[in-house]
Amino acid sequence: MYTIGQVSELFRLPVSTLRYYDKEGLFPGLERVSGIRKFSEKELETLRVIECLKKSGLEIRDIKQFMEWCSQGKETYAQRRSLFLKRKAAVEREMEQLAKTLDMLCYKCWYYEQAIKDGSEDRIQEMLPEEIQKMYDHAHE
Amino acid sequence: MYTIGQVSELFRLPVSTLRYYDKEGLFPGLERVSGIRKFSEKELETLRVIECLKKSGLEIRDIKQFMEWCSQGKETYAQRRSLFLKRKAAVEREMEQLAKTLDMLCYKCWYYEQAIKDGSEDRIQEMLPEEIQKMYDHAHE
DNA sequence: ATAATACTTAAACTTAACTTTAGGTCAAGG
DNA sequence: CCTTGACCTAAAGTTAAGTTTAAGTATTAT
Repeated sequence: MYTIGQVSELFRLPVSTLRYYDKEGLFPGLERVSGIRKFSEKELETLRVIECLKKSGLEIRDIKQFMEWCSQGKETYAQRRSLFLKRKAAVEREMEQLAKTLDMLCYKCWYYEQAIKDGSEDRIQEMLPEEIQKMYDHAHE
Repeated sequence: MYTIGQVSELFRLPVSTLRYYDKEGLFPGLERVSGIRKFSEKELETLRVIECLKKSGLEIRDIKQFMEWCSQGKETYAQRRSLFLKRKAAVEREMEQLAKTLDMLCYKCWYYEQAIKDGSEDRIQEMLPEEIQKMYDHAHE
């Protein structure tokens, strides 16, 4: 059993954030002893899931929905699986987006490298290697 | 030359967003003809850079700073290059984070797949394949 | 005993990035 | 002439995800 302060250290999250998550219903059935929250291993796994779903781009209210499904038992296995499949697809899309962003950034790094070497941007278009052009193009597909 | 409405269609951005960007100083030197904004190819490339830097996690005020550097000419090539190198590193870190998130999501997909097949979560720990365990572990490194 | 520390709450505040609203100008078409 | 549609502004409103504040309780250390 952990106090809110211990969980805060373990996850490097402000205590206020943990209280906010609790207030938003993200820890259904969280135990309390004379008003004080007691986090168990179950809540730590919940917190791992919260962080995962947040990074996948899910909003707090939808994470709450998921936690409600968890409280409802076996009936909701399919919904929960479906949610994770959707988040997986969303993260895959996001990674593709980021790969394009990365290509644009690489292009711009090359661009300023050249500008510094050359002392000016004027002749950059003329000496654009195919490989760099491809990065710029990929970034805007 | 493009009107704000045409740029809005080209980039699928609300007109209000383009006005907001302009108000925030993201189009320094944007031309106006009797009050009406005229976007040229230069502004379209600026917009591509804005979208790129935004996706890299940069805030509007820092994008504005970059645009100011662009207005200052050759003196700021090194700062601009340095910014793109930093954003590149940030996006690479973000992609590593997302790869871990993806592993957690894959683990959860497997988990609920099993729970559905088995009709219960009770025996899942016992039949966790090494490959799936690795995903969960990687997600929390 | 008293002071520090860790916990509690409700409610107000913050921030970023827009979005909406309310009012106005201007050119073209019926 | 007058309505429609695209443009303009300033200012207020929105939203999410916390954070801060102000007040209080409870346990522990000196």
